[in-house]
Amino acid sequence: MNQTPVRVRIAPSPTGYLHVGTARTAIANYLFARHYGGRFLIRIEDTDVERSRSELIEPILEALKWLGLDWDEEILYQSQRTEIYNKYVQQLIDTGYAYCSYVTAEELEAARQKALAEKRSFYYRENFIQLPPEEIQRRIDAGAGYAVRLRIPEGETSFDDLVSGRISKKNEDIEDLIIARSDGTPTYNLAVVVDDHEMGITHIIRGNDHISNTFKQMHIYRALDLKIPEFGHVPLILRPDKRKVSKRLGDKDVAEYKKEGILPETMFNYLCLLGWSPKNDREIYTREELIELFDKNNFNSANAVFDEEKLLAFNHAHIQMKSDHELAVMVAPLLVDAGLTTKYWLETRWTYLRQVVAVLKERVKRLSDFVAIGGYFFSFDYKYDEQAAQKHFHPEAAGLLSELADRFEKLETFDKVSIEATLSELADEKGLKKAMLIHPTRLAVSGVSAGPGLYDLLEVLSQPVVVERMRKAVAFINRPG
RNA sequence: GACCCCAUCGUCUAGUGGCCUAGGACACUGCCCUUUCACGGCGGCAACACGGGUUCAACUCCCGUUGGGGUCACCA
Repeated sequence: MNQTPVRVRIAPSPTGYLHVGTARTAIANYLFARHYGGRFLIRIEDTDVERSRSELIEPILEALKWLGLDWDEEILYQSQRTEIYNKYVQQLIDTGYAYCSYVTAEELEAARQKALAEKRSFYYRENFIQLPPEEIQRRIDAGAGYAVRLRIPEGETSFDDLVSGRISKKNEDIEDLIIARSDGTPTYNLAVVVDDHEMGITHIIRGNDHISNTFKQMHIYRALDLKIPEFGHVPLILRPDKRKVSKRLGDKDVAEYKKEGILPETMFNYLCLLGWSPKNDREIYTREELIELFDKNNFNSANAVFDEEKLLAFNHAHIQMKSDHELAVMVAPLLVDAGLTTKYWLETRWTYLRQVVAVLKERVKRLSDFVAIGGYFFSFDYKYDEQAAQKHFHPEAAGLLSELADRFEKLETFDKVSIEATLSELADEKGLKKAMLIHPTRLAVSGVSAGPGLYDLLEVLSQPVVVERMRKAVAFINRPG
């Protein structure tokens, strides 16, 4: 069997943030490495001086860390390896697999346009554009550089893809690709092959938008006489409009999901199940379970649409799996950021926060929902929901609230049992349904008509707060005008 | 347009020739639970793109059509 230890990598280019497409590829590689006891590496593809921005590297790494994708060895930066690439390029020229071309980018573009207009395909071949010897000399004298192209032989190229099986292409449909630009810098395809070889990569797991690159890269491997790794082209993640996710189309930064209150476990779980399946009916898994379950043969071949609605459902499930304490740790800074409380205040009321989280968690889809629906646990400064107030804050309600507040105030122990007993007693005395007391009370203490069970809600809020808020509501109902 | 990949409910998927009257999840929806909102439970709606083969038997295999996606840079 295969004795070589697995080595895989994710190779982001710092031309933007980390979007879900790259994140999914990263997860696939990570799972591959962790399941098969291999190594997961990172390489930064910053050979494009024009578009690469070093300040974008850190956010990308941060996003990977957030997802829990810890890497194993030092990160490789392509921008620091130009000399190495040049050595390989020179080797290809020396061995006759590559040739130099003085044709300019403009001339190529013109030829390409012409071919397009005439509805011909355009695959560049040596001497496709003939330059007279004296013109070449003139360009050399003028100090022009040359681009280096790989000569594609006749025949057919094919490989066995981990996902799609055997994929083939006629060599006449592969052009003599440029491996070094006229300014001497290497291009993507050359650098990738060289690095994957030098890093000892055994399996290249990437999006299926790279299939056409794979054919080109195979020719570089062969010309360099290097061992060709295994390829797995995983399905792409599509937007709801079926286009592939991309930064240019404004697709979200993974960090944005973090801001919106998505747990990293959720993102990891959801992204993993997009284009890959454990082949059963279960969907919610922890990271560890997915590592255990991972199977390189279970990739799907069809592209998958990213559904935020379902992501939210996954997030709800993962939030339920967290302990109240864990959730409290995550929610605390959000409350502070929202200006609902202070770090200091929370420090002395950790139990309270935990109780709040406990009664709220099952109705929360995002971490940020704790803030959105539970503000009243931390601030008296809320308005009564207008519709609910019209319905429940009628004149009789004022009397009932006042009476109930008085009785609450006299309770020696204020817990859900005594609260319910007190409320039921009053309802019985007045010959009213409990709902007649419950709704106004809920509105009085929270400002809204939806939330945790009333008895839990009141117990968590505590006796003095409840009484004060109820009396405030009475004053509100009886306000003049 | 050329080349490559792909094709089961709206979406994510299970299904590897008979277990399929096609299963699960999200969304939508009915009922139950219930003080509200959720949660939960029980139901419902909803798919094998089409046409040819192969076979006793095709969602499953082959071919074609159609459709979708991707790639066609001195970007990565």
